[in-house]
Amino acid sequence: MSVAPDAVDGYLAQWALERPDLDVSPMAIIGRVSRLAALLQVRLDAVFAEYDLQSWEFDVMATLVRSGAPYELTPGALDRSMMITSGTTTHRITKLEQRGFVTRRRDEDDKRVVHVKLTDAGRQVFDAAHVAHIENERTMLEPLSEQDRTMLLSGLRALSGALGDGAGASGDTQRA
Amino acid sequence: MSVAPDAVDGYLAQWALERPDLDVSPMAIIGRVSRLAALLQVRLDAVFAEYDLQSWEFDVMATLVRSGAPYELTPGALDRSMMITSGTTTHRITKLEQRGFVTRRRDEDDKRVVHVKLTDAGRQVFDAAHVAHIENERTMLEPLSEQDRTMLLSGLRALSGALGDGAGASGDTQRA
DNA sequence: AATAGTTATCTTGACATCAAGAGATTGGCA
DNA sequence: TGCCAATCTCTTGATGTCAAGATAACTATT
Repeated sequence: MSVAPDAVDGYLAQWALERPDLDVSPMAIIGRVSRLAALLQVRLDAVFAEYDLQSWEFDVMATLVRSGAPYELTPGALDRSMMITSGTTTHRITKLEQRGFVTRRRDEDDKRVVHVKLTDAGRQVFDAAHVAHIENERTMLEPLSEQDRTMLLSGLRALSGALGDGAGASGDTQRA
Repeated sequence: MSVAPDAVDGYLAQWALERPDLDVSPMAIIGRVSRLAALLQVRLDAVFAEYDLQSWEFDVMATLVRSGAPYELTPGALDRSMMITSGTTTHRITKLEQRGFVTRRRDEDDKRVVHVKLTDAGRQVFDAAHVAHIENERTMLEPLSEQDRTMLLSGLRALSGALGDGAGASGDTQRA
């Protein structure tokens, strides 16, 4: 390959010296996915910060918008969609409520249930951040050739399949 | 494609309905990387737990072992290698020291410097977990065809390059 | 109706992490 | 030599997260 070695190549080389008896090649894929996710997160956070948002705040609002009008979900639905525990959801909603980006409303019929709704203010902030976020993602992928993207996408989908991440699977975690 | 849709395909479909004016296609790659990293982490943690280890504990010990004999680094070197702040490093070392997996030793010549060294007990636990960890990774990738792996690897390396993650770049984060 | 089990949300306590800065030591330069 | 800037580690306070369980409300069965 003519490609420049990256950080993971460095780790592989170190392991080859220290434990030549072990085949650490799976790390070339799995280690890179983890590492790239961390590197990507830093870049994504930088744009969210321009809109005074934490990535988890963007995540919650994105989940509400994705759900379609009236941009309203229960805490339980947010739990499942974002792969977080209920305690975390409560905390997130409370914080966003304090900032005026969502409202809480108790259900009339089933008083256990709460409805979390994106406010107009929340929607405005989100939409602005969303456009910048997508542009940010587009820019990060710009150096990749069409072939790179196709291969990467195929590979990632195959890995999704290998891990059993079906369309019905719960969990979000990715940003928008 | 004949591949089954995954969770990210679901999000893309939702966005296509809600905001057909936006091109959210970069999410197909970037969102998947983030999501896959989270899913992988869950699987990796499960094996670490069998050895009563947190993934950050495994990370620290892996960094020490990778560095070669005498399996000793300074907190600063650990900071840089693991992409964490110095406060976090202090905390990690203290915890591992309490468990008897590493020792702290002040440098004789430069009294600001500390040397963190893996103990024999730490090495034993790490080696056992390491073997299981690699086997775990291997199993996760087993469903992928040779072509899938090649494409995925090429794509990931291309993305590494796009993000400027050179071999000299600091930061670790990936597990072993 | 009364009760037991289920569901939905929230609370509590512990913990890993970060940002910012404090404390200690070293090295260079006047 | 004496002092200032740089370096290295650690401390502090805040935050987001989870696991476990508490609380309240609903449902089904008797």
